Amino acid sequence: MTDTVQMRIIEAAGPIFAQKGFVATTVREVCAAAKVNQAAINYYFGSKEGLYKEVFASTYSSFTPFLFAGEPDQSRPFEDRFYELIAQRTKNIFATELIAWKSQLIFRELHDPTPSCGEKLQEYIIQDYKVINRYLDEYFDPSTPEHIRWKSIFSIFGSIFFYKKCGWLLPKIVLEDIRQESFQPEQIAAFVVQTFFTTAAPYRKQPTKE
Amino acid sequence: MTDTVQMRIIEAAGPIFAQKGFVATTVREVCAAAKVNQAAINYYFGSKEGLYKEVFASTYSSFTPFLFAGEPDQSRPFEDRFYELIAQRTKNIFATELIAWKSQLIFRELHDPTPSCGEKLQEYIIQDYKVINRYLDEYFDPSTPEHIRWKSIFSIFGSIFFYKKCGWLLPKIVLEDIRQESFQPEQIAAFVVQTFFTTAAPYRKQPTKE
DNA sequence: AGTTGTATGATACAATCGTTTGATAGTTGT
DNA sequence: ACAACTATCAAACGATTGTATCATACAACT
Repeated sequence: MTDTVQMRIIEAAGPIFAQKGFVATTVREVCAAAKVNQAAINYYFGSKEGLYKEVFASTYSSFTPFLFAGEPDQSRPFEDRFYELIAQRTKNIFATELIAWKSQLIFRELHDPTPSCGEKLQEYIIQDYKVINRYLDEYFDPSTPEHIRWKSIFSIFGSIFFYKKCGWLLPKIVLEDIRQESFQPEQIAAFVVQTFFTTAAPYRKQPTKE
Repeated sequence: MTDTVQMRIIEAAGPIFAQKGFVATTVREVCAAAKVNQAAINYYFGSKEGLYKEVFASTYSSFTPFLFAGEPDQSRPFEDRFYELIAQRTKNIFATELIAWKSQLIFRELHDPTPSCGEKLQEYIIQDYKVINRYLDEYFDPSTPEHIRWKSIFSIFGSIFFYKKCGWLLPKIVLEDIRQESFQPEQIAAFVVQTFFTTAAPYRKQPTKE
């Protein structure tokens, strides 16, 4: 079951689609990488686009679990829990291991949506962001304007996404040692979360006990 | 001079490259839009890639003036001046008029650099960011750690870039009227600049007189 | 007037794309 | 044992790509 031809094709296609995009990827290249015949893609997936849809679906579903699900552990400070969640996400996004191409593929679709998968991605993202927004009910005072809440959230993800997509020009901007020392995923997460709490402080639910 | 064939081709190619990307754009389409013969591109620019280089260069040079150049007007608060600069940039990036495709093309190259123009863009951006960084010497205390300065800057542009590239899924996340009311370029700029100053306050040069 | 150089035109080219074909094994069911 | 079905293969298909060719039209200069 784990080594069917379909699986071989999907696994071979993922990184290629991620690196080159849908248009620039050729079925011949994918078939060569998967070591299957040229006709296999059309045989199993109907078309190149059909393959792409399956690749994207399987990639997304295996990448971003809904980290915000489940009952929050109220015994620990909200700030700590929130940081951990964001740090986990950041590490996922910046993963350099075998799954690096996954976030690459998702970001590609996010920045340049395809007719095939744009809507599906939109559904996922919307659901995801609504969960995050609801999660923050624990922090924000009910009187907080909607747009403040959203902008605060977008500040976090905007920054993280920036490092992800524009990180390639960081080496020429920030000195090597500073980058090595202060621009690891955990520290980026720490900074954006701290920024979040600093900005959002006036809208906090229970005033700080000072 | 303004209506040479080269110019007609470049002006026709710009929006098409911006919308579809280099690979998906066909020379036939560009020639049809410019109302020139198919051979014109190779005749004047050598190749499709040669055309793209010229398009990108002319686009970038006409898009982002170095807003931070010139002597700062010390008579007004730094905060106000900085906001105006960022707001101006934001409005440029979100321009919906005839130049909308320009930022689209640049962002495309920024997120998915081409062998042809990636390096050139990198040079521009680096120069640009160094100017911004130096501009902030007026605000930051000299003891401020480098990485704090950079992360603060990246927070601003990360957020703005986020709205630019992921704005297409905003309508489904944020209610229409809130979006119309609070997510205009000026307000986005205001929020990110305020976030910047809130976070950077501890590193301010002359302590606030309170 | 005649030559030279440049600009534009229709068309052809080789390469590559996604997809289809038809043949050939291999497996399953009866 | 034979029929029916599935999977895989090499090869070819038509369409489209970027680019090259060659003829012609026009301008400039001698």
